[in-house]
Amino acid sequence: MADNTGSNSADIFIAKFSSYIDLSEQEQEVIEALTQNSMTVDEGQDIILESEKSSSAYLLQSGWAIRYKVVPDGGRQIISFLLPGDIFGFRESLFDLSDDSVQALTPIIVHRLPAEKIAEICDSFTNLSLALTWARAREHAILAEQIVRLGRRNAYERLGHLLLELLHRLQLVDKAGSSEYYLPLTQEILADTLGLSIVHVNRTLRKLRNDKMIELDPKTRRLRILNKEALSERTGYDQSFLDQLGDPSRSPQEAIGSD
Amino acid sequence: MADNTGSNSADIFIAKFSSYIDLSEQEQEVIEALTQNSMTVDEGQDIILESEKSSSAYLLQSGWAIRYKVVPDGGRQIISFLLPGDIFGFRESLFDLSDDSVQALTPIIVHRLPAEKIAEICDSFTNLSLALTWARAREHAILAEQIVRLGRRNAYERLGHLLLELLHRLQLVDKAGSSEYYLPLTQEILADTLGLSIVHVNRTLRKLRNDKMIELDPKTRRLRILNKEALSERTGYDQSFLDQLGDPSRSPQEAIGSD
DNA sequence: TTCGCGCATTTACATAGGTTATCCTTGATA
DNA sequence: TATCAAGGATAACCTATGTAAATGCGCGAA
Repeated sequence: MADNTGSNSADIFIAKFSSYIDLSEQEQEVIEALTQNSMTVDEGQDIILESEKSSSAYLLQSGWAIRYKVVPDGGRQIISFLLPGDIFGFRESLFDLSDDSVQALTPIIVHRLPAEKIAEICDSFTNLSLALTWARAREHAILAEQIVRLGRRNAYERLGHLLLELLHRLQLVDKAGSSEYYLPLTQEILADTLGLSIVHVNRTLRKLRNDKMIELDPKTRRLRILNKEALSERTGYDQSFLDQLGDPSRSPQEAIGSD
Repeated sequence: MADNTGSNSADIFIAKFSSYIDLSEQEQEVIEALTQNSMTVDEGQDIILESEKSSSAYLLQSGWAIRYKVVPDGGRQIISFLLPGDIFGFRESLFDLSDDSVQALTPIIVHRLPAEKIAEICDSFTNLSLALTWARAREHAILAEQIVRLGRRNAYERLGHLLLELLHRLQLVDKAGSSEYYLPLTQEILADTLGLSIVHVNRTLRKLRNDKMIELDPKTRRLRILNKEALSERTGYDQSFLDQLGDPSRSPQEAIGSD
């Protein structure tokens, strides 16, 4: 299974961490070892069920997933999207407070990390431990952004803002063009993410299209953002928010050593 | 400054961590050492400014604070409340991605932890490092809950749900009676937290009062929840969500060793 | 004592967004 | 080829929540 051709499944994680943290040879090898055995999960399958304690964390190799909660009246709120290169479940693996579920939106490939393994690695490799901390901080920033979106923006801004964030995050892992990407989300999922009704998401998408902000082909699920500048301006999207979250153009030294 | 009378400023933190993690004598002493020099911050003062990099974390000894963001149009969204016993700023202290600000709502007392100190402690004391991880996980759960509140609940549910969460969190640090606590929040702050207008918060509070769900004396700022059961039911509040976040009644062994 | 300011309260009115229902397209399945 | 289900699009109507404006109350400053 292992290969040394220079492109293997560990690359995405190494690249992501390296944008902020200098990993030693040895640490990179650890990551490679961890990503040797992968499992696939089908679209629509739950990986972590609410209340079911999982004792593993997962590295998401490819595909999209959501973290969500169900509310008593049957509604669903999507907390965040998990994209290639993201890690999830380590919180739950340490404490039994997984109160949200994770579900694959597309077929996905993940690498499973047993809890003991994580603890072991954190003990032995400072930078990997730091990388984990960094991933958590990143996640926190994304959640905070989602709170602002829901609390202080209208439907148009929410949608535009989310689409920009996704573009940005996908670009960081090389899964998007300069203004275009594959968006495997139904309007229902957008609604459950943005706290809107399906109908209103539809209305709002139409408005975005009419305003020449986006093009979205429902067949191919290809989204193109026609005017990033205007859309960012219109939706209050702050480029710098995600730049901090691991822009590959920053040198690790600069990032770590600052202050 | 140190005292051994059995009640000192470290107690609140030790008690909080101990509900989930067994701290050694030595580790408790470290916490005590950390909480020896405190600083006070006045009501309305910012502790961490957006974009200003702070290289310290803080332990909140007493008083209330908010974590918030401002949106381009001048609005403010409160991300979360910081209550006695909470830790904040360690994320920002490690990476320069403090994109939200922290402000004291009441006069507060905090203990400052320089970044190096944190790193040093995490290296040397496994359980303290674990405690920190746990605090982060807790915070994450609270943010997720806030997202659900904003995304999938109406004004009445949002308010009731938040008031229950605050009761619950305050009880964990012994700052609330069985159904009553000091709530130093103006309606404007509630509005900025819940993504509502001030007027609507006012309307909704009235409704809660009329329904005999709460009593709130604007003079003393004393809030009493008259019927926890009914309010939890009505607002979809899940008792278990915060029970997991450090209920002192759980034995640490049970919590840690499970699985 | 009075002024002024922050905060709570209320009313009248405006609108963003929810609900319900129908129809269309497409693609999988029999 | 017919059927069915999922997702998208639209229209008519309804309501929760926002906006604007005015009023009152308490409290600290002069």
